Amino acid sequence: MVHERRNPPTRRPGVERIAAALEVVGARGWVSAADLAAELGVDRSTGWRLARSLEGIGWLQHDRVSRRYRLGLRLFELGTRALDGFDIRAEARRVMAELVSATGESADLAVRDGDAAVFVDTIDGTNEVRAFTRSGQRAGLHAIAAGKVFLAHMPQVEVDAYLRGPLDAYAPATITDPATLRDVIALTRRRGWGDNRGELNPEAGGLAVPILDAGGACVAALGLNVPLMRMGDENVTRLIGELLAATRRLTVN
Amino acid sequence: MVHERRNPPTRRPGVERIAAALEVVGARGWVSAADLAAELGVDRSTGWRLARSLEGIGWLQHDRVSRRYRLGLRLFELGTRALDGFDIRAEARRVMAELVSATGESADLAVRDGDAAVFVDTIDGTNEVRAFTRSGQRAGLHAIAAGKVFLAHMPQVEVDAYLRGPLDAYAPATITDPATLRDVIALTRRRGWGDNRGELNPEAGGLAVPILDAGGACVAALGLNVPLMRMGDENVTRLIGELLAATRRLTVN
DNA sequence: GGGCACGTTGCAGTCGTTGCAACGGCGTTG
DNA sequence: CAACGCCGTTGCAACGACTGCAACGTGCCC
Repeated sequence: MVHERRNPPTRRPGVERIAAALEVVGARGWVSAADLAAELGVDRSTGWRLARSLEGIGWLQHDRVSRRYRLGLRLFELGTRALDGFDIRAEARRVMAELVSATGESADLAVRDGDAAVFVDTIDGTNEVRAFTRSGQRAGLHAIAAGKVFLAHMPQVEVDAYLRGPLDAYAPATITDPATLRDVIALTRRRGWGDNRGELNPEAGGLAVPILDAGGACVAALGLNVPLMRMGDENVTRLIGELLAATRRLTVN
Repeated sequence: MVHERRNPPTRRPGVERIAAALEVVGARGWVSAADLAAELGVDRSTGWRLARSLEGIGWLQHDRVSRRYRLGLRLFELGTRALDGFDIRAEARRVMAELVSATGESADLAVRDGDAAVFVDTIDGTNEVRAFTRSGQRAGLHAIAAGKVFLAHMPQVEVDAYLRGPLDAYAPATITDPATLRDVIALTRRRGWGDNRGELNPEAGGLAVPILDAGGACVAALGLNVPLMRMGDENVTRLIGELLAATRRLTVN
């Protein structure tokens, strides 16, 4: 979990508890009311009542035989609505499909959400060995190719603030040194694309290029998720070429 | 909104208010704190504090210049997690892509969530005029092709309970008469596929076939979203053939 | 059969949340 | 230019929802 660096919001234990509960259920898959209570550090009765309430609005689903809860589909509905504002997706999906057939690698589309990058869409590659990214996945900006692209397009003050905060180490190769990261960001800005070599997942890497709107703002990043074994220089050059060609086919506003 | 027919959950105004707030923001796109409060029927201060709290956990996003809120991407993340349990998607997507190239129509995958069917994945068609379904969209079982397939595979008692409840009329053609619907369900069960002719959207129709697991339970429905103008008998026959062929290529467990 | 874990419910105290009121900023109107 | 209205924001006191505790019932395992 990436630490937040926002101005202090009004504390509301109610909503935080609900969020924590859903987080727990999301992480564990199937959870009993007692497990949920234990995980939240509250009484069994409280955990049960909370789960029951969340079931009432469809945010949790209850299985009568196993007496366990999991996330409900109304959350899925709500989640997809969250993308309505952003939708570069319709346009991007077509380009992503072309990318996949040209490269065989998995293509993804990411947007920035505060201090994290979120993959809002992915298309699986066709190669036998391929990296996999789940749509909805989230990671710190410093750990993935798309995130470095976002950092390269952020105002200096925001970048400084980001570098000051905790830089989570997702893998041994994750860059957690601010000075090193600053150089990487500069490099990313200069050459126009970002990369990631085992910094989120030890076996996978990624490449990403910015999607700019008419005003030159970076609204999203288009990327490829590539097994490390295929991240040699000559192949990276080829893939970056494909990515850049793909963004040129994108008309954003 | 479809009415719920569950056993009475414990009332928890807290979670219901939060859900209502997110529903409002989801429906209106960009909402000011004052608007949100008005919509919820609470004081401005309450609306503002609620919005601020939700922003704190990333469920709402705040735009400083317009001072408005919209749904945050953490909801998207949570929503995609809700699908993890269900995932026929990985398998189905391949088959759906084949369906699209064979028919040119938009393909969709739906699962049942209580009294509603939810589209968990869609692939746009390639025809010039095509129907569009948003992933995450939800509708009453009686109003869409996939829903009728689910009804055809549900125990009689559950079907009776469903028919007793309110049957929302989404469009003039929506079937809201229980007796008629019962006949339609019987027909769907007999012939093995469901259809929808302008019952959700006046200009669109749909076709759907069940995806059965090893035990014969209907775990999902595979469908095509077809403009009404192309729902003539000969074309429907062809499309149903494609759908049935596609499900045979699906290995579920 | 006994023990254990869990679901479930009633009850009273706590504490979070609410509405009210007020202040300040900002754009609009007369 | 002043008055007005709208909205964001904060303090405060009262209300009420939520919590933990305790108890009961059930199903499962030793």
